[in-house]
Amino acid sequence: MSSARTEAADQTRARLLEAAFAEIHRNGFRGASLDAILRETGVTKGALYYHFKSKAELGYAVVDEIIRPFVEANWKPVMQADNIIDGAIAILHARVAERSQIALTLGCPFNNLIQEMSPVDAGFRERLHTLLEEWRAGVAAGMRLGQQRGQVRKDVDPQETADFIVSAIEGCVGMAKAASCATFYQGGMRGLEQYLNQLRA
Amino acid sequence: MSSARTEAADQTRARLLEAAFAEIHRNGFRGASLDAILRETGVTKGALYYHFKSKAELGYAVVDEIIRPFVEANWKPVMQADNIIDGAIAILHARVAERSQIALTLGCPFNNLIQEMSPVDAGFRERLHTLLEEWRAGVAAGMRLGQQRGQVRKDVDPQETADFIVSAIEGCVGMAKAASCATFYQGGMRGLEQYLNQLRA
DNA sequence: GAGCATACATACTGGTCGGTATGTTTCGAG
DNA sequence: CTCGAAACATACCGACCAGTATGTATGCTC
Repeated sequence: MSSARTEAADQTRARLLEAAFAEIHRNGFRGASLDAILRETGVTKGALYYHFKSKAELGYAVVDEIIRPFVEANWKPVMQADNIIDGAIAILHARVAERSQIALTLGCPFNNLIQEMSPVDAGFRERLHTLLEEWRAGVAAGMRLGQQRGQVRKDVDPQETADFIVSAIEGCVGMAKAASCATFYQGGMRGLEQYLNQLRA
Repeated sequence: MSSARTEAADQTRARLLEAAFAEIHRNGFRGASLDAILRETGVTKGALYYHFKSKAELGYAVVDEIIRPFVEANWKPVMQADNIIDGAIAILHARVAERSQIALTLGCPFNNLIQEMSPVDAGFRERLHTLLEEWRAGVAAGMRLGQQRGQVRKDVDPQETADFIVSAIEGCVGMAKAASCATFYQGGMRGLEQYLNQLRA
């Protein structure tokens, strides 16, 4: 199954994916240059088109294999927390702390792709839509769990609240790209924290 | 001052701006084709480059002369309301009601440009940043006014809350682009409404 | 009504893009 | 040891793009 041949091939594929992700993060999908990716990786065009049959397929693979785990890592851990609200706020703090200047100006790769590609490409739209649905369903499930445990107010609608939270998070990251400094981002995130606290039972 | 000549010139300039705005809204700035704009308007390339010295200058003019009034129209009226929270919620309802399917999939022109151009072009970044600063300053001023009038809780931070509200609005519109239907957008907006109500004194 | 700047119109360029056609190497199976 | 397919490598193509060089019509000024 796994020979020296296939291992090397898998590695070039992985390097292409990683470089494509970075290039797309910097320039958007349509602005991403295959030639730049090849320059970055030292891979040739023949190799790229052996692994991916088109630029779109490369982009889809980036969504499936890089962005999906990235998004899931940002909300699935919350479900493990003893108190849902505490868990959510902890993730928030972690995201604010770790977010570097460059990550702040480049924004969230998931949000970037939604804004750029959802209106113009069905393949992207479907994948990103699925990813978003899982996220908001996950948060909604967390809200219901919190209500069962008596940690969250019973009078809030779980789905509606989940939609709002997800939107607010991506909104904060997005607006931070316009404000070059982090104060706007941090302000929005503190506002979100205050909102989350107000959801407690 | 205003002759038949200059009037006609002003009109072609206005037509170019309007078509450029639509093309940018559909395809983003970098995806926008000058040739497509010329085809749409029937204007020739010579005329375009007479009125705008580059594609970037055309884009800046779209921001200054079309997007700026568009953004301001969405928050300045709130300041006139007797009750700030009521005014904000009224605008929210209006936006949800008027938002067509196409406007929903294409998203907010302001947010689109921030996401696409802020990281890569200083001219756009400065203009969009200024616009965002005015918006969030306006909302913060509204919050303070509400507090003075006894309509808004005194324990909330006006600036922080303003940042959160602005982010949440743009976040809702942005996420709606991924979900093809309006339910996500409406859910997020209802969550925002619930948040605004909870700010009342 | 001569002259001239304004307001266009046309044709073209260099460069980049995604994509392809056609080699060439290399490893592993038989 | 062979041979064949997997895994690349190279060279090239047509399309599109922003931008420019150059030409021209028009209407206001003097």
